[in-house]
Amino acid sequence: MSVSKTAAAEGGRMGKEGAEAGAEGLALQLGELSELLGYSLKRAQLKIFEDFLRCVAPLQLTPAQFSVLLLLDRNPGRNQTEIASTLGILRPNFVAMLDGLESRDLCARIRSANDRRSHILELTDKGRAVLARAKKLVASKHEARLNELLGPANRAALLAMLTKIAQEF
Amino acid sequence: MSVSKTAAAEGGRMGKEGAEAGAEGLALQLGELSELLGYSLKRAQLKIFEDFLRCVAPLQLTPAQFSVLLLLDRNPGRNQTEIASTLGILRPNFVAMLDGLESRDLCARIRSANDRRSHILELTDKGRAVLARAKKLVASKHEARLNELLGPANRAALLAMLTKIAQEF
DNA sequence: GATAATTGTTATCCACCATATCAAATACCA
DNA sequence: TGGTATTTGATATGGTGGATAACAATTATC
Repeated sequence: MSVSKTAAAEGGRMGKEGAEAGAEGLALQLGELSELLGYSLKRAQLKIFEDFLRCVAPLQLTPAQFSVLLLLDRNPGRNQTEIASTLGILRPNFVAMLDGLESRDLCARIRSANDRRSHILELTDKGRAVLARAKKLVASKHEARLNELLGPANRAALLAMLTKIAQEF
Repeated sequence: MSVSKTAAAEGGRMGKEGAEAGAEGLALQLGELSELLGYSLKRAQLKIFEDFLRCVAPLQLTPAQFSVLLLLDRNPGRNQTEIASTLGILRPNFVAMLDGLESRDLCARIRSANDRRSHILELTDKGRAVLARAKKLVASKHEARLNELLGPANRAALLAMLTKIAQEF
């Protein structure tokens, strides 16, 4: 297997990985690990989520909760199954999540008149307000920092490739 | 570092998201969610790990286990703390993981002569053999499929950006 | 009208992550 | 030298996410 070394060369701004000229133990070599896309993908994802949590900390929202609020705002009149499935959340696990949001008065379950099995989900006024504030924090702090690191064009290219992987892989 | 825009152009081939003209329930709109990098990042990561597991299924290796074997091969003479920390695994959680690998005779803990507290980790012959087979599977099935989807240049650019995020964000 | 399917829910299990703590061994230092 | 602090591997434990089975209420199917 022959792998181009260009990315490895661009990736690090130092010749060797983590060249800490410390006391005794030399830094470990990542080796082929730095060429494994899944490895970088996972580490990048952890960093991104970590930063997201920091940026939106005043609102106490996790990425998953934020995605639910976004989806409820954009898709009124949907029930739990529909919202959960489009987010890749299993119905049983979505119950506790909704309990959390509802107990904070960010959304509400409404018994449907047509189908009394299902609960229509809707944002409360407070939910809409929190979502609006969250959007601003995410845009001004989180995504802005990404744009600063990568540049708008690269950020767009990255998003497009990730979306492609998520959809077609 | 400049990244080609080809991926961004290829990314969206449809105007709206998921236009399924199904029976009754129209598809939900992701809305701003599709612009959230963390969302695509997470979904892409899940897909990649899923495919990795499929490709390397005959060897029964998880991505984390594969990364440990790679690291042991590249860095002989290291102890548990060193290996775990470079992978971002906490020492307590690394114990059970090593138990699994050691019980399958893929690696071994050797009491260090210099420092009798630490366990030097090394691959067994079987571990080296499994690692070699795993590398081939990953290259020929997993990474090859990624190259097919993105193209080598885009794949390299993606890796470079993810590495940058993981290191500098 | 009997049976099947759906919805929200509960219970339960497993993997992963994080912290506190411990005994053994080593490092440090007065 | 001896006493204290630090390090290493390990255990226990709790929290969180993800997955399946099962259930009552409701609706669809035939």
